[in-house]
Amino acid sequence: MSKKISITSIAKHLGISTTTVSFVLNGKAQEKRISDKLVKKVMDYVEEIDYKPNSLARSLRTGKSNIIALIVEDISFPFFSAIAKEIEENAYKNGYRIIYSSTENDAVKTRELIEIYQDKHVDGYIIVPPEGVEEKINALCASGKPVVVLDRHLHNVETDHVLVNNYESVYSATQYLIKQGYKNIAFITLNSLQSQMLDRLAGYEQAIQDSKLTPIIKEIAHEDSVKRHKHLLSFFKRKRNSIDAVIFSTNYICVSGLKSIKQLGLRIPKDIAVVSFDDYELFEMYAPAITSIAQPIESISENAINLLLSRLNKKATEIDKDVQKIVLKTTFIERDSSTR
Amino acid sequence: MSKKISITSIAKHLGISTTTVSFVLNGKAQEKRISDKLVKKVMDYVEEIDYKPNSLARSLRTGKSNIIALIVEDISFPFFSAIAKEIEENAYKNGYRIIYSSTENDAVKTRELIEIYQDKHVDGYIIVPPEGVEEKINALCASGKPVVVLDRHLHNVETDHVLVNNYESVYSATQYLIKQGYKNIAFITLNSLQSQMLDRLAGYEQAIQDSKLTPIIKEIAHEDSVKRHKHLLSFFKRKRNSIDAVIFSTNYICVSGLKSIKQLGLRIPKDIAVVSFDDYELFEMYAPAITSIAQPIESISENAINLLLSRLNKKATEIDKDVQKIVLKTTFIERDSSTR
DNA sequence: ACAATTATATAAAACGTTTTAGCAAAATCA
DNA sequence: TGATTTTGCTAAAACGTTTTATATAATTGT
Repeated sequence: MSKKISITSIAKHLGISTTTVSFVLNGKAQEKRISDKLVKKVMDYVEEIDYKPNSLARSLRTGKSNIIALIVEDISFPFFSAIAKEIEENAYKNGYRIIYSSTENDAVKTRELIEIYQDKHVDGYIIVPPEGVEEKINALCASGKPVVVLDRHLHNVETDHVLVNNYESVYSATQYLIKQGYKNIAFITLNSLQSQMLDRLAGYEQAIQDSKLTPIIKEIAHEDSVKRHKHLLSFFKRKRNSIDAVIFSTNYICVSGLKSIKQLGLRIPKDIAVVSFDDYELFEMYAPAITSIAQPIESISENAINLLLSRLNKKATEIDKDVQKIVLKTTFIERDSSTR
Repeated sequence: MSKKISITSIAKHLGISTTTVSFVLNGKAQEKRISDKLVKKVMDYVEEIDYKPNSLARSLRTGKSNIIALIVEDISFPFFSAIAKEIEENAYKNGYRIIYSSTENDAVKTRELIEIYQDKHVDGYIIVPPEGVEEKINALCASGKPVVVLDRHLHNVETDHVLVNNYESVYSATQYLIKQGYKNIAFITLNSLQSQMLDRLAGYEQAIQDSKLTPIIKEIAHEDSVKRHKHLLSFFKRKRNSIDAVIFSTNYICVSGLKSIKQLGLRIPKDIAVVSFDDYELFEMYAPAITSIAQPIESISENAINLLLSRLNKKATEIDKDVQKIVLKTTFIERDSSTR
């Protein structure tokens, strides 16, 4: 029945003060002029009993938890789980752990989550925010905790963010279809006010307008895949003869779209060309393979975590007040679904 | 410039003791006979200043962190991210947060992770373990923390687990192919000693043996998808005329296999029938759609988290010593890739 | 009217660290 | 030699809770 093991019990056992033990353990022996002999004595004993400091007590005292909160829309989306993987790996190497949640794009849940993480005193945040959390995020930033916003941009929130060039990507993808000779290009997106969605839509609209074509926009609600499929099916049924190409604003909308297109017996790209935002393993394997706008997942993740880590490693005094707005380029992957 | 807000500052401001504030906040007012008037006073003030208790301090004192560690093989695999989503949602509703990591099937990393989570005093663990962590997990269980093992079984580790009936699933999938008239059925798997892989293999072998056919087993290493593809390509090139069906032991191996099969111009199911363990959205959309053995992801997740929560909610005295071994059934999804 | 209960509230210890300020002994200096 | 500096170490406060044991005032019973 061994006593509970702590810095205090170590000190008691060695007949020295906890202060000394703490200094030694934190590598401040030199600085604090602890003799080599004593350092060795402490280290040996610590090794022997395999002591591990209690990080709760440390966190309470220092105010640092070495935990980063990762708040994404839905961890089961391939895009987000891939990001999660990269971020966790990188954070881990730097001594930080990740605690995560899915927001489901619910502002109330997101605010709740942020509050909980504040209670837990996490050191920093990487957030894919829904609409309606601007104030909360601003409060968070004001509290001095570093926050990196991902994937979308929030108005009136001045903090680091990492995005892709949604507007330009869709603009040029649309132009590409136009150059291929398509004249009736539809854009199918969510009826969402999230910046990345608006930007993608705007890119499409501008390209259509620049070519003096007529925009065909279909907005669907954020709903489950069965409903989504049903809506798209009726859309394509109605429009099958007046559309010759379609751009989907996300990969999961595209998947529902592909089901509908197949069900109606429309041939890709003969009857209808297809381009999707967000690449997906399925698109490469599909027959025909689906052209897509791929986001640089690794680069997004790396930039986000590095941005956060660099803020975390800075003393409060040397904090860089100007926010970093990183905008990364997508890759257009031309496949069989979009060629005349 | 407001002072830092704590239970102490509240007590001071109201001219009462921290004990009283604590009792009120923890709903023990009744029990501890704090007068209604005082309770109201405290609650009103707490509301007014929007006080949130410091969970670090609380954890330090109580030894409970309300954090559950989720350790999976790779959070970016659809199977695991889907599980993560479910588990997080469920844990959240019960006041627990999830902190996660990917092991990459690396025993050293996994042991490290467990140590770190021990330092953080997480309350419980859900682990998809690689080989070589048996001892560590046993130590963890011995320390009194509840542990639920997922997806695979470890020898000499006596703790709750949630698995699927791998052996029976593959046995009957193999029988199914045999009944369809296939005679030369290959089984492609990882050269892994993990129980779920061994069980799947054993199910295949038994079915083949029971029908007096010849087993054709291809084991590949745990490697990146490019190498995997290359190996499978050469395998199918060699065996294209001596195989009429193939079962893949995981969905990602199947994806690599499908690429190879397509590349070689083999037709499914005419030249070669295909069945995969683990369903995947891609399989439903592929041409032809791929028959698969689907794992009940929701049920797996629910069972795991409920098992853990029930242990967490029990007092140390009433702990159920007999471990729960839950084995769930898979669903065989017959699609076009496996019909004569 | 006095003892016994009950109601209300609190002091203080404990959880396990980190860190500031400072003390005593040894070494150096002049 | 006496003053000063350096060396080696530690006491004690602080972080913000929870909880045990206890004190005091009010009420009840006889």
